Amino acid sequence: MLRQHEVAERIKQYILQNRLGPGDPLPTEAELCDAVGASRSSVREAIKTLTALDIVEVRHGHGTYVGRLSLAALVESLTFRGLLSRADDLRVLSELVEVRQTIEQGLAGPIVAAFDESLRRELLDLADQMAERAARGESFVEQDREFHLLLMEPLGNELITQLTAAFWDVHAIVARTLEVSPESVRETVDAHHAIVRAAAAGDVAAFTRAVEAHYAPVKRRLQEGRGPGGAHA
Amino acid sequence: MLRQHEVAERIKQYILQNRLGPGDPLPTEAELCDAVGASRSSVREAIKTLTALDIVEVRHGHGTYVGRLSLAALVESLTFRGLLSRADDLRVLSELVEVRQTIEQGLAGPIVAAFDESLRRELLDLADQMAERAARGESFVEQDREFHLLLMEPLGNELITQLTAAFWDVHAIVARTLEVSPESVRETVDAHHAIVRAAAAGDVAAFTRAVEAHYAPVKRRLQEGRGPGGAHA
DNA sequence: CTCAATTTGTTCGTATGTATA
DNA sequence: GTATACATACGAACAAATTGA
Repeated sequence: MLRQHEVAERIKQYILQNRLGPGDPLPTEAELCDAVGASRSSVREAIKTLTALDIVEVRHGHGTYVGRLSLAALVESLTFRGLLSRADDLRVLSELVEVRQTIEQGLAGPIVAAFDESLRRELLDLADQMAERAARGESFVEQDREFHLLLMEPLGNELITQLTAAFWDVHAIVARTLEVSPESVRETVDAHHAIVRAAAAGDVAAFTRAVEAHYAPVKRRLQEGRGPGGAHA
Repeated sequence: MLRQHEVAERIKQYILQNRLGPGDPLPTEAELCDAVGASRSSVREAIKTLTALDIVEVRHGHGTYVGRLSLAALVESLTFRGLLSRADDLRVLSELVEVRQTIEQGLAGPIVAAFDESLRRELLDLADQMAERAARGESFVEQDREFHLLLMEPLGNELITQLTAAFWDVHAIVARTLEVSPESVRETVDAHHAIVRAAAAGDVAAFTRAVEAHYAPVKRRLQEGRGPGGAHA
């Protein structure tokens, strides 16, 4: 009998020892059973574990492959935590906002340094779109996500980009039912413009202030406790 | 037939709707089968997925419970990514160091503001221990981990503390076989003392510089590519 | 201490859904 | 359309761990 943990570990070892990368095919379930000496059920459960971590990826009727090694697990995990604390307080969301702000402010220098004209145009375009959509009372979540990701991409640090995406996703899901005032929306849109302006001007201090202004409305809203629209489901 | 994802989703919903928290007991596997109308195998696989995310926790012969909702999944996932890229280059580790530095520098202000005498003593004690152990050629990983965690704790942001721990853990595992020169070790130990001094003096700029100096040796080592001791296993 | 009850861990056999050739 | 390969799902039986009588 093999402990469950052991099976998953052996599959990971198989990937490492064979120098496999994302998308590479893994042996079939039957072959894996043979290789690690466990039953199908055990192997399947181990695969389930690795799938949750995006270490392996399964395509029904096709085969199992090495996964993309994304931060999907972090999103799942953090999101659930957020939803669980959602009813009582908004602490997790509050902490998450703090983390997002810290990262963007902490990278103010490198971001401003890597800023160029084409990025400026793209971000300005997004900020303008946000303003337009906000004026029409429409949501601008897509533009917001793209904005914050584009800000990070020039740094060439994939982990930072993925963490930014992950935190944004968690934030979006957990805060989904949170109501925001029209003033807050305008404030947020303005902050995006201010961020672009500061970066284009090469003004790190102004950039930091703009990021602070960007998160200020959300932080105010979170400190109010759960007001209207704060109910879950 | 129920899609695999559906079963996990229903268990999550069960936890949310019943307002359960970490440690609370879940129905037995048999009861869950009844509740979600799936076979035991399917339920077990769903539980496996949720276990990987630390949303549920299983104790053999005892029962299944709501998990601690830790960032264990992030550690697992990132660690594997690091080990996978380990053979070729050290890019993941390099990016990770950048993230750690960014967070600590980004929080320089709040950290210095929340700094007090008792924390100063604790950190100084740890830094002294590191110096002693380094002088004897011993490892000081425990002290290093504690140092970086203690630095964050006064902020009262659990997520930041857990992220710090997670990133530290990944770093420690992925960089395990990386050799460091004696000069680098001394430099690192000195940096810890400098961090304490800067924080105690309330000097944010000095704190930021000290953090930079702390990560400088590692970053140098990583830019050298894989030198002696860089081989895996 | 031993026994029995409960619960999770592991295995096997079988049937079904899905994709490729 | 058929055949093949593969993952998905189910159910039953037995093993192992924990608890309490």
